[in-house]
Amino acid sequence: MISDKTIGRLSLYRRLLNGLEQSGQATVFSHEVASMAGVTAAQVRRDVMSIGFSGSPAKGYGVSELAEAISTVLYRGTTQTGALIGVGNLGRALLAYFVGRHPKLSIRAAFDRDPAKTNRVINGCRCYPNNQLAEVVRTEGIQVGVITVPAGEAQSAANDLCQAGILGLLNFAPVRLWVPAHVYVEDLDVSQSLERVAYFAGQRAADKEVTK
Amino acid sequence: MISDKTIGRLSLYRRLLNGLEQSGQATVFSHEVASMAGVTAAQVRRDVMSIGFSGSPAKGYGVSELAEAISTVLYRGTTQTGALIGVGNLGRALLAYFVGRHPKLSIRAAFDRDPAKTNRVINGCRCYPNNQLAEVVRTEGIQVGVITVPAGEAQSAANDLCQAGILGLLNFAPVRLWVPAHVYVEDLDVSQSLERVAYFAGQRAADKEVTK
DNA sequence: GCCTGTGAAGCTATTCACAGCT
DNA sequence: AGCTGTGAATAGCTTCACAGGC
Repeated sequence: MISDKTIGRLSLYRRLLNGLEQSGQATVFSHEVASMAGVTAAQVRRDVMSIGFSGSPAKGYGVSELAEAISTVLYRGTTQTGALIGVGNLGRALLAYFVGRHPKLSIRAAFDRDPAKTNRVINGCRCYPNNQLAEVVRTEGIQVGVITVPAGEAQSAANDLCQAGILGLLNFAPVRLWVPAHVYVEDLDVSQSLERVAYFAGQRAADKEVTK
Repeated sequence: MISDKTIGRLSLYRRLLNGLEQSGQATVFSHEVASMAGVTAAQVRRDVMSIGFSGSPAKGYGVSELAEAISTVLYRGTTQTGALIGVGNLGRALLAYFVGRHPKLSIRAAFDRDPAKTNRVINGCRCYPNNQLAEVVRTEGIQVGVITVPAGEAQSAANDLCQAGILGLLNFAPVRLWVPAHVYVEDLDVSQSLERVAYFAGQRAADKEVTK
């Protein structure tokens, strides 16, 4: 019912609101959030509307109330749990970034097929060998998988995770994953983003030449 | 003229075509590319049309010809150069991922303000102190910046890069950057993606409960 | 028969614009 | 006066569907 784009923006708003909360601001107008998030005020109001939250024309939105309302939608009152597979450079970077930082979204386990990396704690996260995946996913009740293995192993990692009962995947490998229809997949393709930036940067450079 | 979404897909098609080339396949139909890329065949044909390339109804598209045509659009015949700022976990992961891998898109320099990380080669990339940024960007003719510093330093890093004359930014920090209008910015917000996956995974789980 | 190229239709997402409130 | 909430309009993107070709 709520679109993926809206969910993404709500996640961003929530982080921004947490910042405002920290700084002691009690209420906020749609155009203030909009400017921080880089979207229009109308967009913010629509997104807020989509979760059934209301502000007041006089005061705007209550900062903590709105943050709380977004949290309720995003996490449904429970803490979501995740696992990461592939403890290479990127995997470790993500563990360092996430572990312990997010109260409602916790990476509970990491997996790797390299025995040198398993059975110890890396960046605050317990690391298991791949063959314990199904068991750990079940006992920890993990719903989300983060795939940071090389491209050639990604499909097999996805298979294992889906088999284990995972319902959502965040995939950093530059390959299309084939998964059961009930599993949600989001691809985060860094090469693609970088190539896009290079293209539009080059375009700007070409425009400059022309305008000269 | 070509939309950012189309550019992203073209980048993906090019990688897929390179794979086919490797395996010796000479021609390919739109529906084959579509299935590999996870889009519709009509979408592929539109995207190909947007760069003015043509296939034949009998044989489909020439694999290397199409790959070449996409490269020409994306890189304009020159090699695009980039610099990365922030040699932490994530920065190193990206250096390991990109350096030397991509013939037309080369990360030429990394920057960090920590003296322990500078004036040496990290994952194949020369690492300079921040105060040499302007000079190196100029001498290497760098057009694209990749920001992997902590959120609090991102705006200042962006300022330095824009000042130095960069035209495109790939930003991993979860903050909105304010840059001159002629600079293209793409944000890659990992938290946002993960929260989105968690949301839709949770949704699927809830659906299951209901259908039970 | 099965493909490409493409006008036209259909969808989705965003923005406009204004009524209603304080 | 300046805000929110929202129907209506717009813009942008994707898919349909079919003419034309081998």
